[in-house]
Amino acid sequence: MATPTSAGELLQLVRTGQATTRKALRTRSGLSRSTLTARLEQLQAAGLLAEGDQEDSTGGRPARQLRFDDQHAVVLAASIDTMHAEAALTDLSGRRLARRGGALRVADGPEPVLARIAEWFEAMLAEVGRPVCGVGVSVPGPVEPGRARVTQPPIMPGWDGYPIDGYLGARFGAPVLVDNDANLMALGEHRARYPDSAALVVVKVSTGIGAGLVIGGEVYRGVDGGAGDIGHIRLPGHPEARCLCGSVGCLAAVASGGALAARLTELGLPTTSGSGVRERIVAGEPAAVRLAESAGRQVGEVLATLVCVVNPGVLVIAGDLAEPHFVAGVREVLYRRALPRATQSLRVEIGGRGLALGGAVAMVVEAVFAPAEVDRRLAARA
Amino acid sequence: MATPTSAGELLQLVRTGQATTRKALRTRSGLSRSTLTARLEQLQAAGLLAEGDQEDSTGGRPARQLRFDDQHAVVLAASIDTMHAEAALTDLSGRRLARRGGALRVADGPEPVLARIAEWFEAMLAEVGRPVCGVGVSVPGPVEPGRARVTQPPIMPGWDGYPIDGYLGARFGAPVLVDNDANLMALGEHRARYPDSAALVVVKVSTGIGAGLVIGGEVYRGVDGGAGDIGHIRLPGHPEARCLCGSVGCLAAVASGGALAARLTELGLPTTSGSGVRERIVAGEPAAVRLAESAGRQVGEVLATLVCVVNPGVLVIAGDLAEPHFVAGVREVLYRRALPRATQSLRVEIGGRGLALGGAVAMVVEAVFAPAEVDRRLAARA
DNA sequence: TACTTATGTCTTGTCAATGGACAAAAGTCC
DNA sequence: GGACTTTTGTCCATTGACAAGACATAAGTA
Repeated sequence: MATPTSAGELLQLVRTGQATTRKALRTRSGLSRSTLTARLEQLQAAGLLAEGDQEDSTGGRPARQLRFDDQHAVVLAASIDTMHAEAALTDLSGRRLARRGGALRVADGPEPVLARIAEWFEAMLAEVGRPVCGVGVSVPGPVEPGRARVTQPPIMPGWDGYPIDGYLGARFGAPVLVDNDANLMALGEHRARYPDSAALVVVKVSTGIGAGLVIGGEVYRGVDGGAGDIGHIRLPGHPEARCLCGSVGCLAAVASGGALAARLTELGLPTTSGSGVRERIVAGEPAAVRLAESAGRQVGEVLATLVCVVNPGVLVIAGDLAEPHFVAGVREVLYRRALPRATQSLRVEIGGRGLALGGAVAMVVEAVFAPAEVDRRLAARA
Repeated sequence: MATPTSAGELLQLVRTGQATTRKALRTRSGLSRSTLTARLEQLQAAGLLAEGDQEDSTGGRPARQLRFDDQHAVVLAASIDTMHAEAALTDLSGRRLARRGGALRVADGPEPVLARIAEWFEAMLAEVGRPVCGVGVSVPGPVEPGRARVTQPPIMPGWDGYPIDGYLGARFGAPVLVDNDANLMALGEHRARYPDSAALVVVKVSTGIGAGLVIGGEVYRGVDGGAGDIGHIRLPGHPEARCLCGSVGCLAAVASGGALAARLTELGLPTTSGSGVRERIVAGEPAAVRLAESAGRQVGEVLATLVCVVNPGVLVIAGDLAEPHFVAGVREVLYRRALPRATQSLRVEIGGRGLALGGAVAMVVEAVFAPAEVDRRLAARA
């Protein structure tokens, strides 16, 4: 946005907090007062913009703040994981107004899972009301770029090509956007905590392993939507590790939460899932801690290459295994294997929980309130 | 460019061959005939646009082609390699009108090297004449993003922070742009052969190893300009391989042309450089062939991760070792280690020679004829 | 109370671009 | 050769968006 001029672009500036007063908008846009007033009136009439508090005076009349009216519609977001799902109803700033969640097996196929999620959505809507402006869904598998469906997922039997947008769109009468969980975690982390980072990578290590990249502020997907899919890189020297994807020796088969659970079970410590592994590590179980550090080192080997190739400013470790022991293993190998230039200004951080939900909301809000889209809707109103 | 309207944007469409007749420009831009005519007149008056041949008739008067006037100025481009440099004088379409080249040790420092290159440039200008619109330089080391100087190069003693643009700009009175050789090879390959690829990676394997990424049509540099710097990732299990960068076990110390030359010398086959290694491989020397395949496999291990992370459409192997034996090694490991989804639509190709020069020309032409820049110059004329 | 700053609302003028109307150029088709 | 098509150029009135300025008002500080 060299010089933002359209109503949609102005709204974007307010929404992202880049300019919150009329004064700031004028200097930022170079528009004349008359034009700016007309634009803002349009936005207020459409219910997109509201007036806020006054700023502190700088000697004269204080500027009145403008804020994006984040209450005039809500977003439905769902995050589907292997054995569990979560749903939230948020306002347009991402604040959660209601949430639901529970055990839900993705392996049961799309219709039972989506039906349950739709129930949650409807219950939350009954609580809160207000019109829905969009639905965002995070899924633990590869998504065809630009389309709301999964393609050839290794762990989502029955979902291949299923029209998720058709199902939910018909029920909620709003656009439905779907993306991979790692991508949405990266988007969520970028928007929530590192909005200025030019390149950010989130690595999710739970039952599987996957990475999401945000480059130049947008999710980077690669030519086939496969970017960041590091979980099924085959490591040398692990011919015994069978992977859910049908292959052998995948990183996910060696160092994921699922793999560690199997290993712990072999050692006489029955564990079924990534979150179970996490509990054992947090409890200080020596075998679990040892395995976590070792898995961190193995993931670190792959991340060393990733960091040299992508040279991101932030590397976030998220998922069940995102805890200090695992991350220590990652850091150890990363700083040993990667170039100083790639690591000197790199921040390695532990991600929050519920990131994918936040990313799904951001995906929806940014699609629905993209400047071009807002301008189109304003034009249609008139 | 949603709807291109400015003169610069129209020129861009013509220059890149997206629209070559007035008719096509009208449908593409939505401008009225009067406006379009005015714009094109401006461009013709500035000498940027020329009329070309007629197209075949479709029943009535045939359309007259428009072409970018690629003869009204020239580009000076130089590609500096470890032991050798090349220079070319090209027209604005990249056609080479003159060239020079020869042995030139980058280790001698910036002034002797740049003085020699400037001599070549001046000799070529004396031959061809015409005004210079820009100078592009490819260097075998990291370049600070957006600035025409090298930072902390492992193999360019004396060049750290040297103002290359100052030296050459003063002599040729034109903007000077500098970038890393791998980046420019990627740009050159993209523009010359794969202009539609959304993500392309070039891996240069000569005396050193480096990769350049073109994502969304632009060189991707990462946050510190270090993206693609895979040559100094440390491989496990090579404590004996000392690298020029001062570290130990780097990929470049194990599998580069320089490393293979040293290995061949140990085996009683004296070889000094990457090009020497290439000669021995091409000559069919069994030890050289074996080493090339093995080095290809080692580079392939890193590239498997790269391909899974970036998911490019094209992977080009370039440099001295870009020949069938080495590439066979790369392919073997790549298809074994990387995900099918990342490799199924991936093309692995051998790059041409002189790619960096082409990339340097493209970098200059695109900077000088960027729409905004063209509009600025047209405004200044009036 | 005087001054400062932010904001709203007119009017007027400027400029770019559209949209016809008209005309000419350069082919094809019969 | 003559009728028809298609591309292109040119002129001009109209439109519409915006800037710029004048004036008014609101809401604070010194």
